Amino acid sequence: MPLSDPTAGRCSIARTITALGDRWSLLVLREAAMGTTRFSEFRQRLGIASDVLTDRLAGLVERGLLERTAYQEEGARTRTEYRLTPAGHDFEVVLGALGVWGREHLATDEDSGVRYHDAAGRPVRVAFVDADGRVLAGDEVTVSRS
Amino acid sequence: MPLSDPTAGRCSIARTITALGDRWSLLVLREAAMGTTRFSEFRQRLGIASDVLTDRLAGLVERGLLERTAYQEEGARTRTEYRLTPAGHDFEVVLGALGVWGREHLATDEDSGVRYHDAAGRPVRVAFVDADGRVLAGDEVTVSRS
DNA sequence: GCACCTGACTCCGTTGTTCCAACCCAGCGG
DNA sequence: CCGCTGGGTTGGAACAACGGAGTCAGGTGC
Repeated sequence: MPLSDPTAGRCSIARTITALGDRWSLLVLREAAMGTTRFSEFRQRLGIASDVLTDRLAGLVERGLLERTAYQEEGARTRTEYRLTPAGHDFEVVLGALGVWGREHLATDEDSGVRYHDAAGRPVRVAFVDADGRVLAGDEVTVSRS
Repeated sequence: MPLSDPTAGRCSIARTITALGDRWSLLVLREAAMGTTRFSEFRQRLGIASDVLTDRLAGLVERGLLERTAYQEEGARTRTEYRLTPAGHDFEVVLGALGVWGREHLATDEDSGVRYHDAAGRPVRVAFVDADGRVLAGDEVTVSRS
């Protein structure tokens, strides 16, 4: 679980980063978005140390991005699964934005991995939109301290 | 500068997170997006240790998000300033998405801080859009390993 | 009923990172 | 030529991550 941060609380970006801006939380969420649900599956796919994974999953559950439930398959003992909550699904746009940016600006030979696409399989991008649903160009958006 | 990551290289999300997914890089970018340019200004606003700031700024310059230039004011010695490059500006949508998510899902008493808005001052949100510029609902987008 | 397996952890010693405070160095102003 | 300020570097203590071994509970095979 990330440490405390003097700048948190004031700003929603800082708060979000403080809450889950460590290397693993975001990757755990990416895996969850792709359908991974079990502890051992996260562990295997990410190569994360088990105590760290325990900690990150607990943090994400505590913050309401993941939901922890027990379930039981036919003739098996109960197991734990982790699923995205609605808040967790809302976070996918952040992951999508990270992915789009990386694909564009961090070139690499082999660009496989995950990809977001629409129902027809066409790639999507992530953009600022205004209240009317109009897509805004970069220079139409400004940021300020409120 | 973040450590090496076994999962990097394959996936653009993982690559981006590995490149700048630590607590400070993102906050430095947020400050830069709001117009902060000088070492001491970043240091003061963020409360970051100077050696870490040196390291993060160097990393962001190396990855092409910030540009480091010397400049000189009237009757003062030369100073260094850090400005967002076009790639850095492209990253703002990620910060915007983080901010919007945090404002919505990490409630806090005092929600000041930064805010993204359009030319008319109305708040904007961040969304997936398809190739035609149509805004997509959450369930219209799927993610898969390519 | 007992050894054995698997999933989901916890524990622990080692290896990084981050933090803090102190120090350095170049230029300008007096 | 002395002190001040901006932009750092250095060193050590505190903290977090890593990786592997150990734990525990419920099922299976025998």
